[in-house]
Amino acid sequence: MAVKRSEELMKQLEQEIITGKLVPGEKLDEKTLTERFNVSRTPVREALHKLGSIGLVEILPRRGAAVRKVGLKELIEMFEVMAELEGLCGSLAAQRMSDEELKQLRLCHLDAVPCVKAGEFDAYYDVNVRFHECIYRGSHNNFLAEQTKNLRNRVAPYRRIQLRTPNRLQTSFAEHEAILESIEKRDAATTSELLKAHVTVQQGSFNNFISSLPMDLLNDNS
Amino acid sequence: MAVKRSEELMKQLEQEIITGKLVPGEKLDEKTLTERFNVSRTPVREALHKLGSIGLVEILPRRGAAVRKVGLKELIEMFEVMAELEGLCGSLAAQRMSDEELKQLRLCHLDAVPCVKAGEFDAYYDVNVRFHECIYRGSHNNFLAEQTKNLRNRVAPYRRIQLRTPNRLQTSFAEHEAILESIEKRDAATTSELLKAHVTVQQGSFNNFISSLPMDLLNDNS
DNA sequence: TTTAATAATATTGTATACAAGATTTTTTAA
DNA sequence: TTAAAAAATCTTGTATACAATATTATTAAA
Repeated sequence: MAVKRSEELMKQLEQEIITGKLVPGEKLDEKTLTERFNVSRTPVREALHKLGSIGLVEILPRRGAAVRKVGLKELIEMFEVMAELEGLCGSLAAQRMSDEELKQLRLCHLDAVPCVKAGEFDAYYDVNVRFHECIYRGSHNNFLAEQTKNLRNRVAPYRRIQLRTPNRLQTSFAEHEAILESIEKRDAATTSELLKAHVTVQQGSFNNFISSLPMDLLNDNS
Repeated sequence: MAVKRSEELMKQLEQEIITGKLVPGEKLDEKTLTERFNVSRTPVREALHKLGSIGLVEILPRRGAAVRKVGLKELIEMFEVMAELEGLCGSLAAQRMSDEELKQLRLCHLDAVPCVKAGEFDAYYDVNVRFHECIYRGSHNNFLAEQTKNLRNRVAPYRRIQLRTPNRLQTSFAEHEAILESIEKRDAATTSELLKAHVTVQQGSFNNFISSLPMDLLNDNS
């Protein structure tokens, strides 16, 4: 028992929520989880409460836990914040990334080429995450990097769908190219703007994203 | 037992950390807390873990919990993010606040006058918090408002000291006046810049803040 | 048959018990 | 007297037991 059971459990559940194996709204009752993971209720509860305060799980007092359903209003709000944080990451990365880090970023970008060519959505999704996390780290602000990653994870259950819309792969890849170039030019302001637009809410593509969301993943109060 | 004991406890401890009654580094062992609040270890642990994932408490596996000590590097990083979020709040508030909300904000600003005149640091601190939270709400982005408030709380244990430096009260008040005016003018860009500067790290006053921090509140690894 | 009230069941919140890993104290040897 | 090893103590992590609240099922009345 070197590592805590509750910690393992929490990571496992977190991953399943982020990747969409557990869908928003799905009930997470303690009994089922104790049986599934062969542990007592104590570590299960600990894990659920932790996920609760991260915002991935909703805890209804005396009524159990469920994968958090985010309302449309809140989802838009989250993207608004996300855009700003990604923009800041980009701005700082343009100013602070080392040449070595820049090389890594370009390599990562190149990894996406075969996925785009073959139209492999899931593979591209993963490369995309790596590309962005590279920029987060490039900000040389670890706290910012963590915050941005957390927020990205929180919207992840709703985002995976976004890339599946036609042409979105090509568009995303082209935007990455532009972002990469502006970082290489050390142009902080442009990088920030490009990243905001890349993530953002104002773009026409966001409306497509909104309308493509399955209604049952969303909370009603919005 | 209408409301959960663990919830009460968590709020109480959170407040004591934010207000500085519990100082960074202070050990929070379960036994002491169970005796103090007359509850069993279960709700105590739940509260501590929740505070852990908010970032106010550090949980060392099998070695107990303590009020989180933030390193100097991390503190600067947090202010960097804080400035950006406050700036975004301001920008959105300038665009979205209703006339009624604006009136509230000005009233709040006026509440600070007697505190500044009398040099009442603690009273000003509270009005200051209200002023900023008014702007958070004015962004009409509830998620952003919460995130910003959380971050403000996280740095709060280190911030209360900041206002005690000479002239800081007057300077802060004057900056608030400028911020208020630019919101009234609906000038989003200026409001954002003013707020960033108000919070920020780049200003000369921040260096004074840094040097005035008691070393024992800070983590060593920085 | 439908609805309302009550009883039975299930699930969550808290307390306590036990197990395993840290910490401290004591003992022993250099 | 100091340092290292071993034992005792303390603290945390997990399991289980009990209490309180929700949910579901059953029964009775309209």
